[in-house]
Amino acid sequence: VRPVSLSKLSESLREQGYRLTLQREIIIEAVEAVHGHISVDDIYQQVHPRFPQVNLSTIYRTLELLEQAGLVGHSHFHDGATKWHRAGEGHHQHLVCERCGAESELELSVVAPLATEIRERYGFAANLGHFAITGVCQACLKKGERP
Amino acid sequence: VRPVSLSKLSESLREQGYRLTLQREIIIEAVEAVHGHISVDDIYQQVHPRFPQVNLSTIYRTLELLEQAGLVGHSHFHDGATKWHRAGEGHHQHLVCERCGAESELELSVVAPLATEIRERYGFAANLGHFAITGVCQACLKKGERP
DNA sequence: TTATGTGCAAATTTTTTGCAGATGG
DNA sequence: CCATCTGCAAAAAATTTGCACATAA
Repeated sequence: VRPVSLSKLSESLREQGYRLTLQREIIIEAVEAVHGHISVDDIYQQVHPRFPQVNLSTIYRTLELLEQAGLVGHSHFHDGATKWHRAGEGHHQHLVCERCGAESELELSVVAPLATEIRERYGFAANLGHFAITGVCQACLKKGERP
Repeated sequence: VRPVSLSKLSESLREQGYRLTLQREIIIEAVEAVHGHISVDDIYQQVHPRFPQVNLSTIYRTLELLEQAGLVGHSHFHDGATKWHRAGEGHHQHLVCERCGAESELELSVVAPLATEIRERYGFAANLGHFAITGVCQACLKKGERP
């Protein structure tokens, strides 16, 4: 059951000359639906009920393609897990708690000065968005005060 | 052939009640020797000639132990590779080029303000050192100007 | 002596790949 | 039609684990 109007990402895929398959649409939908980051396996779990024959390989291949097309990006979390997210303008950084796993958003304006500084000092174009910032959240810090 | 004076890391291990084995010393040496980050496999390659029977499992287990003891830490690189480095005071952040792999050091003072900002705004204790900062280095940026 | 650590081989987990058949444009 | 995609099954790469033997203290 194909949606009447394609998402912006899907349109963009086609504009770039890639074929628009049902699998790709479904995977794009899954990535668009998350508020934050999603793993390959999460996508698989989410997609499987609706489209049982969708294959893990296809998810890997599709994400790689979407990344090339500039539509999604991936990051590595504290434990090394690879997670995917929408790319582009609105891409916000995330703070992820190492202890409880809670994700919260970080305004880009907070990170931007560091990128600028690194650019000025070292001529290095830092890709700060590539990693979620890990650490310990407020709640867990409090719990930890008296261990 | 055991060195006459043990490294600080080795001493610290023993102080914490862990046993000091030849394997652990060798692995510690390998981590101390690098200026930057080192992968499990790099360690293996480096250690193997001198101590052929040293096992990969032991390296994994030792690094985990050393991390618990607060003597080393690990980071995830752009491609997801896990790399290890000395922990502690002098721990400097690294800039790693996504294109050519070049590593350069980043003064902690450059990063510190971001950690402070995140702490103040969100009460979140960011572990910024956990990841190498990836991006594109000056040399590669120049090459890329006319692709 | 004995709790701890190691080697080895096998199991897991995650990701990649070759290929024959399916399908979008 | 036919270049591109996909499913499948198998391979590769990275990491973990169980267990018998070795060893630091």
